[in-house]
Amino acid sequence: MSLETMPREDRLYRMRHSAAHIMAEAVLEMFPEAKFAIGPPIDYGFYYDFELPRALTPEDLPQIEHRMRERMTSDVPFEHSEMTKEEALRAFAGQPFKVELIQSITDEKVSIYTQGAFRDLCEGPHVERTAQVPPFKLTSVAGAYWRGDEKRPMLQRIYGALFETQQELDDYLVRIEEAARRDHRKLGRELELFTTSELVGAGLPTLLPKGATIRRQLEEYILAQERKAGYEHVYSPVLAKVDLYKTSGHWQHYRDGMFPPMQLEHEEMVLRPMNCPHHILVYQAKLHSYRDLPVRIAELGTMYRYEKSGVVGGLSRVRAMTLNDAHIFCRPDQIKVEVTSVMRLVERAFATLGITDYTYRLSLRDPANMEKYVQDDDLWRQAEGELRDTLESLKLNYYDGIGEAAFYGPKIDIQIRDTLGREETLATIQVDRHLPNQFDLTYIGEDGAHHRPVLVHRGILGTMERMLAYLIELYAGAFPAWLAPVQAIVIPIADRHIEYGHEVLASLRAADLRAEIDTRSERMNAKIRDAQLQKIPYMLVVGDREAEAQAVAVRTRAGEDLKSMPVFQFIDRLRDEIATAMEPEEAGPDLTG
RNA sequence: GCCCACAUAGCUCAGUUGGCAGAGCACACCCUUGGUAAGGGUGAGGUCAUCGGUUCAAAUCCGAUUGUGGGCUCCA
Repeated sequence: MSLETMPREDRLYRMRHSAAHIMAEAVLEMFPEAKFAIGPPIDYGFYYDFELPRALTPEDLPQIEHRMRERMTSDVPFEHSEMTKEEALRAFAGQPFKVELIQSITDEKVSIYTQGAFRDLCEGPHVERTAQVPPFKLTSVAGAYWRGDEKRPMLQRIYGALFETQQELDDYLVRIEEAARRDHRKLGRELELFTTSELVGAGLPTLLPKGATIRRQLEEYILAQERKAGYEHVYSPVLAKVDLYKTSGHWQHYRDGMFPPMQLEHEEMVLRPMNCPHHILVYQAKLHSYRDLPVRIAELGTMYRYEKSGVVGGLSRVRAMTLNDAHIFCRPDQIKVEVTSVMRLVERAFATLGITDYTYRLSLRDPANMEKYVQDDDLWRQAEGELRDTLESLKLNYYDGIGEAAFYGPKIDIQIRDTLGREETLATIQVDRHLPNQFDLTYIGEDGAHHRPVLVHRGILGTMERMLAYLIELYAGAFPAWLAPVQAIVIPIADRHIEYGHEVLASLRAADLRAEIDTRSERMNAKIRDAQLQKIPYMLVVGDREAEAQAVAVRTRAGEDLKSMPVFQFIDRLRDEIATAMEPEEAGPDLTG
């Protein structure tokens, strides 16, 4: 099949992969002593990993690009050939990464692609000639571990973007710039949502009043949803003796993610990395009958994780986080109904929040890394089956995430992407048959004997921090009225209208609306501009005419002029808008199946 | 934690080869009192992230630390 007639995805794959080879050739020419590793195509382009005698800087990229373009202009063919492993080992002597790859190949023959003087170990496929590689741009240099293993050498990775036409490439680069404009870290500063301080430390942002208002709205919303769904809310301490986490297994399996313990006189205390042990203690505070189950214990639980210094940033990856957490203690026959109702809660909450772009991941153990998980194959298989069953019976599209399980059990994770396309987990649902054993949890069955409950861990919104980060980017800071930190701002035209403006403000606040007034000695135009930049949903201009009529002139942040209306009418309208947004489809409370 | 880059006023950024610290916005005050995206003037504001080194002299050169960004690994 020729390049023109094959599917676009295949064509792009070949072009990106070929560009990676051409880049390797260019880099090898600049650094004859370079050791080259692998260079695959990726979503938007390609990369190649090298071990080089010196660190690359962004200034090196134009020169590499230039050399690549020369290769493309000279238009040599990509030629496929095969070698025996022995031949290949000789041909790539002096290239330790290639030698390692050749040794790991089980076939007798290995596949080779050659363009000009450059030869690479490669399965292909490629374009036919180097001139068939379309417009591209080298975008960044980065570090990457050989074979993704942090115990192996750190290589230098060069990333490139590549599309079929210059237009598509330009569009992509513009999209990246636009994404940067809605980055929650930038908007968080501009809209006064949160701040950070070197004196507090990395990964410990502080929510400013406006960011705190949004979070409070989210919290109040989800607490109400959970109450309707039969959850009971508790408060538990963020600190406990190490022994609690030895019992739960966190100390054995999750210690790297915990802050080091504090030595007290006769005991060691740690900040909790998860809330589950505390909620288990809530369950254990009394004896349970099979009639009581399921018991659903919920908390906006704050926890502390010692995230590596290189990974923290903004609100989406922090060291102190509050999870919209709950633990459901149920009989084995109730698992499917409970998991299903949690999934419904997630769908409802996400619909209310306007989140539509998410995927389901069934997070499983990594068979190559079994020491990371608690041992008990039967329990794992059972839990995996229960989660998979639920996904199948709800007819949801999902994919398996190998190695993504928690140490105590598999999960269903609800995955979103941030503005730069990086995947993150928000909601999570986990079936756990391990912790109930560790704490010897029981309920009294119909037969009067003790039985073991199953523990379902779940977070609907995920952590408040990450959800807030996601929503900032989703709405680019222009929150729907029910979430907006300031829902309406009163804009007096001249100083003599300030008094009436305060009357309007008082009415709005009395109606439980979040309103402010701009009394600066600025022109109305400037006040409107500033309100616009703050993305406040409604601007209420008050001048002589409005004061006379007990009215406000309403302008929306979209620039729409809703004309003058009585204050009470605006209040009704906004309250309606908020109520509708919080209950989008008036679905019944049919959450328990 | 690892690789690379970066750190100048609350914010966005200039600052040449080492030689007295700059602008715009925001803030305060004064003038202006206005009808849907920036009215004008004046002023205050900086231990150039921190610590150490080189130098007659460091925002500028070197090192460490802290923080920030991209990537890797890890993760809600």
